[in-house]
Amino acid sequence: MDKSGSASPLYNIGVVTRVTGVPIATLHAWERRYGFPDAARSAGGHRLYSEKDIARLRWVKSQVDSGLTVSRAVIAARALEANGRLFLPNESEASQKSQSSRIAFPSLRESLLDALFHHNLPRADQLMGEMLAFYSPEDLTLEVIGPALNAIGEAWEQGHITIATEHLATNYLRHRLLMWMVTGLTPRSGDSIVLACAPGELHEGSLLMLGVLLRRKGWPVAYLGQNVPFHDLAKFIDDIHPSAVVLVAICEEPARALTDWPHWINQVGGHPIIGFGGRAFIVHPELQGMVPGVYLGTSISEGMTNLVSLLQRIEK
Amino acid sequence: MDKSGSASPLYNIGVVTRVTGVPIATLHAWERRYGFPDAARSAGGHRLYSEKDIARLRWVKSQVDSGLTVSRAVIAARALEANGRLFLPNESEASQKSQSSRIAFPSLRESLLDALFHHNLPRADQLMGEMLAFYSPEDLTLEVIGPALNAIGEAWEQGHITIATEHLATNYLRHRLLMWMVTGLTPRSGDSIVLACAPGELHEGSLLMLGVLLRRKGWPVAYLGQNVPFHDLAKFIDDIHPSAVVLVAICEEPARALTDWPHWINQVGGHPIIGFGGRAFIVHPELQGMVPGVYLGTSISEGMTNLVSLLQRIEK
DNA sequence: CATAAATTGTCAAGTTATTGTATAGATTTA
DNA sequence: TAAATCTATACAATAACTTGACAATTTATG
Repeated sequence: MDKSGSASPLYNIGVVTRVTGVPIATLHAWERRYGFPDAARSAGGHRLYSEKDIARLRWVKSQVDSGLTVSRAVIAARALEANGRLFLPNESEASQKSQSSRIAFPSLRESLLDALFHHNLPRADQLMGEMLAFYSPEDLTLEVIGPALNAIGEAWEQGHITIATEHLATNYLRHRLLMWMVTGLTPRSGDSIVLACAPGELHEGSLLMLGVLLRRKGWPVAYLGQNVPFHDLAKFIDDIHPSAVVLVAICEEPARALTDWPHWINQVGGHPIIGFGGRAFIVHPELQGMVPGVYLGTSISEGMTNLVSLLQRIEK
Repeated sequence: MDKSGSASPLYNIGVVTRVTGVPIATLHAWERRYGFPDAARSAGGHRLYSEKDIARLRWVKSQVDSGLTVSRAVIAARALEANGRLFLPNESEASQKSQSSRIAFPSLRESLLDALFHHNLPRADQLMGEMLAFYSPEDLTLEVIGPALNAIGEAWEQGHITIATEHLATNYLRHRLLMWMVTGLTPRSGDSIVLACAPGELHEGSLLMLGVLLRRKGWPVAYLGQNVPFHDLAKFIDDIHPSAVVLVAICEEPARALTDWPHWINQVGGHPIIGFGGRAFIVHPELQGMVPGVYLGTSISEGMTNLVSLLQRIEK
């Protein structure tokens, strides 16, 4: 595979247009006008982009798509980078095979899990870098991190890994998710969406993923995390008047506890949308009918679209 | 200094209309008539608004929407600002003063806590952005986030805030910490440092801060988080051969459990440094002598320097 | 109460800034 | 050799700027 031994990860401009959606002529112009992303050159003068360059481009393009000027987006990217506040993949040794085709999600997921289960964090970093060069955080959240978190849980339940390994892997993935949740400014002002686990529920992985997706779409999110008692939740809702509240239960007990929410929350002002979901309602579908409010569906992306369409209907 | 904070003029007028809902012509008129918000200009004369300008605009617009005239709202904003009651001074104003007149840590901490306790996340974001413009993540971790996490815990114990508010604030700060742990430079290669809470210990705040500090100094960290049983920890250590293991206990029970670690870990290979610390050993100093291994001290920065000097002695 | 004055949002015209894209001919890569 | 990429220049399409005007509304005044 690796013919010359010194394979630094460099992609030609054709790959980069396909992957980022930025036309070749525009890439030329950006480099001419802003010196961005200042790709390396081959012996014959052709541009060679690294994964870091691709990640930079993705970030700048996302800013431009949301209205920023190219020149300012480039300046912002440089400032954030100098500050260490913009996540960029490390330079890694990608083989030239990636030039022709994107790597498929399932194989990426497998490689990542393999690295984490063998406690090989540098390898995991490298894989994350490669993935970020080709896919958006949204895609990675849904297609790689979500399934990987599930697989980790299963591997532990079946005794394939110890709890220490489970902790390491779960924390690793959670850290990446959180990073994506925190970056960027909230473009929308207005009431937030409250995200909380059911009382007694300690699994917050899927709630976190929903948080990432909502944040990235520009919704203001108030993230409460695991095990939120109704009494306090009610007070909180009364305080900040959210547009929606999402309650998640993975285990059966917390899901049953959810049936009781109107007793606490119904009388608060503002009357937000109350939605719920989580694995408990897939394993025990009869619970769906027992909990008042809107059932958000069986997957995170489904929940996301349902929630967003409800919110948009209200806005009008 | 660094221009990436909220004071850096970054946003073109198109973004600002979309985000604030104030039409372009109105923005022009406000600047012409009231000199507000006096945005910076690009080389070509286009207006460039900072995040603070956007915040100013949002505030004024909210006042106008609730009946005030524009001119009065602008005057009010300026008055509040001069009092330091609405916005912090922006970078250009601040840098005109001497370096010594940076905003003091305690006041920043108070403002941040105030914003979080009032569920004002945009305000918290703004504060964090401004702090990052002046201080490094290391300083903020030790001087702002650490004390803030303690204060949050205390406020809850004394019934000043509900558990929902505690969750919101804790998660908010944890997310920032986690972000800093992931970003930044590549860790140097070599054996990692394992960070774990004692068995049964659920408070991971201080462990996380230690992780941030180590990681940002370039040490490779394997973060295991809360409640790690010795049995699994031993297997894990045997697997990855860390250079050091740090065990943290906040509560008394987990701290007592720590006395037992040699029974599990002594026979594993590599013989890493085993260090321990946490609030339990400050409240009950007699426990320090009962736990084998190196006591890392009474503060996070102390623990950090102790650990690093131990590791550097070994490296030679 | 009626009228004058001030305040405020919006529009139009003409100009400039910023950015995307097309073309042409030379060179590199596979 | 054919396809891909390079540089350089030109041009078109938005986006934004300034200035001046004007109508709707609010506020002050006789």
